[in-house]
Amino acid sequence: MPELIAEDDLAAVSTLRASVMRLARRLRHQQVEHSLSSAEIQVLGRLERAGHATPTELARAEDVQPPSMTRIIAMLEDKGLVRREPHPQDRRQVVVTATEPAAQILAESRRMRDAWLAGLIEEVTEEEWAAVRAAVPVLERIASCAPRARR
Amino acid sequence: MPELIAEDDLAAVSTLRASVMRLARRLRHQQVEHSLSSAEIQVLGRLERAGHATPTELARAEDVQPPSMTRIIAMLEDKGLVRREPHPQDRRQVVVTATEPAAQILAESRRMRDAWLAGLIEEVTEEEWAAVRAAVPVLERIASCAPRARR
DNA sequence: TATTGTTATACTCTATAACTATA
DNA sequence: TATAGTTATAGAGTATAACAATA
Repeated sequence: MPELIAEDDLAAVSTLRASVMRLARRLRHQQVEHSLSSAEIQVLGRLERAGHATPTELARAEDVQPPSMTRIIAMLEDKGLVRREPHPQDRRQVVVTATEPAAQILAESRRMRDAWLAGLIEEVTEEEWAAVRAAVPVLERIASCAPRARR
Repeated sequence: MPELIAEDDLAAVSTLRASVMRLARRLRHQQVEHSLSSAEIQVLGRLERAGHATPTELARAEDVQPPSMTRIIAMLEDKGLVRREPHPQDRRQVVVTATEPAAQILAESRRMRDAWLAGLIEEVTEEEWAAVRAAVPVLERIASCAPRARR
């Protein structure tokens, strides 16, 4: 990106922000998986990808405060979806791991929300969908990159 | 979009969903400034575009229940950002209008979150940004289109 | 003394149910 | 009888502050 952002780049950023906010709100509503909150599913997904993590790592990764993560983990543990184990070296820390039922629930939850989003996407043309597809990997990078990182 | 969705279309949908959710969460955090909630800013923005609207119209447009919209409007009225006036024909209805200070606050709020998002986007290449730009109008349509509408 | 995690507490946002007033 | 809006109340989710255990 250029250092100086053009006028209609700004407009695109603004529209992107508004659309992302709105889509996310509707996706959150779509999460008919009654027993699991959005944050719980995010954490479960992260644990599935990473294998295991400590509460502090999870809190940083999910942009929530440690006490909030404690609560999320407690909920997941109550539902039998994660295990909390002592860290082998550092006894202050806790290692959180997803259990096998978690994988099934995660897959089902993703399937439902993907289906909802796919339903929306059916309304666009082939070319429009091609444009979105091309942008998806970039959006993924933007969504997961650190905001403080300056060149 | 084709009726039958291919395997990697599904993967793209899934990644899109996850990225949108994550970006939105981080954008929400970015808006700590004005003591205006995400929903309040959304409503204000909609009023600015539409000129005026009734609480029920706003509730439907923002996917919240009427009592929630009552509260959002009350907050905005307390802050002097909207006016509530009786509907000229139907005395059951209320017409909500944004005041002049709202425009300034709205512009400032957008500027801050746009700047944050633009900061993230500075990290991508020209080609990547071009891909996102091409997708923005489509995402906007997807975000605002009715999910029930079947062809 | 710093760090990891937790508990206690309060706040924000939203929803459901019940009510008022118009139509 | 139906609709627009509100009030009352409850629930989910998160944050800050204070604390315990360990490094």
